[in-house]
Amino acid sequence: MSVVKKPSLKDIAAKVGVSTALVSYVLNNQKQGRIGQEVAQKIRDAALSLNYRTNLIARSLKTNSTLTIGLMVPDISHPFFAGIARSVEDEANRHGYTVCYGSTDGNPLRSRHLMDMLLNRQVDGLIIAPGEHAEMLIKSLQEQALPFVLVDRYYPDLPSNYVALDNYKAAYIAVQHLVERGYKRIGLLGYETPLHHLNERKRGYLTALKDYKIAFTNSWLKEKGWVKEVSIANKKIEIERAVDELRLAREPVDSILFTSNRLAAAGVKHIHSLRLNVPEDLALVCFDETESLDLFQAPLTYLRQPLAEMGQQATRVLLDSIRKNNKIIQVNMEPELVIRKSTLKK
Amino acid sequence: MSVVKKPSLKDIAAKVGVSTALVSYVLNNQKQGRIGQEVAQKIRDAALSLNYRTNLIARSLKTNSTLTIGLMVPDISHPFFAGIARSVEDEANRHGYTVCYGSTDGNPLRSRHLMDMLLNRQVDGLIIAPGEHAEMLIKSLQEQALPFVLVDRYYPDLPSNYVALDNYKAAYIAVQHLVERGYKRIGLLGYETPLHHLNERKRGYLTALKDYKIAFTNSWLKEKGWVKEVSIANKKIEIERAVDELRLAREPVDSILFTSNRLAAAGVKHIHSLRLNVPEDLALVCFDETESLDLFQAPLTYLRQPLAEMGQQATRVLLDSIRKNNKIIQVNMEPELVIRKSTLKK
DNA sequence: CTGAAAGCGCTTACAG
DNA sequence: CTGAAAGCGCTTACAG
Repeated sequence: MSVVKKPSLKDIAAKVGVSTALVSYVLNNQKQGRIGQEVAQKIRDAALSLNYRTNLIARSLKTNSTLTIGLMVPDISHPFFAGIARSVEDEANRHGYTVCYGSTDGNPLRSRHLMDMLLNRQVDGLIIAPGEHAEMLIKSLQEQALPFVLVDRYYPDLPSNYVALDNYKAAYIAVQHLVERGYKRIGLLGYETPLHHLNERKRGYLTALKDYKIAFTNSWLKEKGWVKEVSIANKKIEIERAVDELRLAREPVDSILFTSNRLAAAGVKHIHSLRLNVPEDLALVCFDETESLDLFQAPLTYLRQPLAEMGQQATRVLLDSIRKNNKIIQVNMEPELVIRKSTLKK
Repeated sequence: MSVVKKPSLKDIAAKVGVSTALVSYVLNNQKQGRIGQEVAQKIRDAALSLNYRTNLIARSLKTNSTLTIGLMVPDISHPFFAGIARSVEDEANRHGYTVCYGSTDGNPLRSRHLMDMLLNRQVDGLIIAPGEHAEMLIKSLQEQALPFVLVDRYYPDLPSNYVALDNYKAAYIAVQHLVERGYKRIGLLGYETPLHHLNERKRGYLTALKDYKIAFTNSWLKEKGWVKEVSIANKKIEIERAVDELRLAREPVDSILFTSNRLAAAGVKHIHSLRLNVPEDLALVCFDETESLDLFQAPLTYLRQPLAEMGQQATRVLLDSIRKNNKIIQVNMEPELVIRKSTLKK
């Protein structure tokens, strides 16, 4: 198979007998009307017959824009980020952009490498779901004045574009809902972490308890044993133990808010094996839909994150930013409480 | 914020007082030892202090290689393809490649657009999970001599690189396993489709039945009502009806092989609501792990597809092909039967 | 209406 | 050991 050189503007120009400039204008529909009909047609025909394909690399070098955006997530194979990836792709395509992705595992070194790679490739902007300790990376982006938007997570001390769930509100309305349904001893199973978006969930929980006159201080709760926090890299056994402790506290909880679906998945399986009745013995609410619990006797009430909208919004904010919209845009998405059997009225 | 022009080789050269050629050699570690130590160091220092970043777009234009590969899948948000995406990424990174993805929804037009985009961007190669009617696309790639590898699916009439599960074997060992466990009336719930990889599953099923002297012909099976096929874009109700028909056939089946986890998910939920006992009333096997069935009374025996290995292999085959390894490589992955409660001995 | 020419930021054969 | 120069394939101000 002889590999023929790819046809270029020059080849078309030669074939038709015009300059490459003219070919470029015609193929890009520029200077419409100011170019002879016949030549234009000839050029188009030649392009077609040569099977011409614009070399976007060459164009990028000249125009200083690649129409490419980079997507950095902890793990593209995680359903949450895979969902984001899809909606980012769709919105990007709609505007002629392509997206390159990379997974960081929340690891600062991997993140740095990935970002370097993407910037060397001259992406026009970045959509990032940052892990812990990514502040330095974000700062360096700001110094380079490279357009970017954070998604799902952000750093409150680093003003930047972001699109994230209003996690505070989400947890707040979850507690509110439990209270309205008659639950009074509401436990929290969450993470011990510096990640702001997760701590917002705790803050929402605490504030709601306070507003509803259930509890007033963190330490008061600790004493009661209603707040359990495991490490992000937890083992299943830790979660099970936490559930047990919530149940066996001085004043046992009558309901639990899980701050992630991973926690809920492990927790519910444990509750299932203990043959507890949900919601009679224990009401449950969690963040995100949890497919693995589809067949649980009492489908879980959960806080839905509008994945598709988040990806779309993030992409729009980024494209705006690329087009030199200099204001910082911060979008706090509304959570939606999907009420199911696990929080039936007491 | 004044946007400063990005530093180029020229800027470094000017600062140090040498030619851009020399800067290029030093930064790329070429001509090692033939370059003065002091100049080399000066150049590196200058690059650092200017915060230099190689413009890969310019390099690509010159070297005619972008170190980028394109990944085309039906839907990046589907767990199967998200998993592939992750392992492709990891293997690609290991070799200095970046990956751009796109979802086709199995739609020929979208596929064509996506491929055009990726080729215009001069990707060095393509990893494709093709949908129905993608033969034309594949052919055009071959004509252009663009390196590519199919993953998960392939066209038997179009010899090309591919990495896929040995679907024939997978279905075969599933039936074998059921027979060994004492099941004799084995039903199939599959798809009505031209997709070769899905039909291979049916072929494996049929051949196994024949080898084990259970059935000899397709029409014989049809008569018995042991083979049910629904359309790919099926409704839940179709699947439920198919399950009912298998159960109420002239000779009711004592076991079912689902050829996908989507079918299994809907089927099992139906079986669950019918309060049938698994495996006593009905043994079940399906393709792929099905998270949503985690809490089902009898966890399903399933055929595991080695996702990570498939993505990795596909990437290796592609990189080989990019490096002008001209032979066609076809990898048929071994399925693994994960035995769980749903096929306990009769 | 059309063309000659510069230039984007690199790499690399060639010359010295 | 180092540099001058061509060229990758485009776009686009400028001139006519």
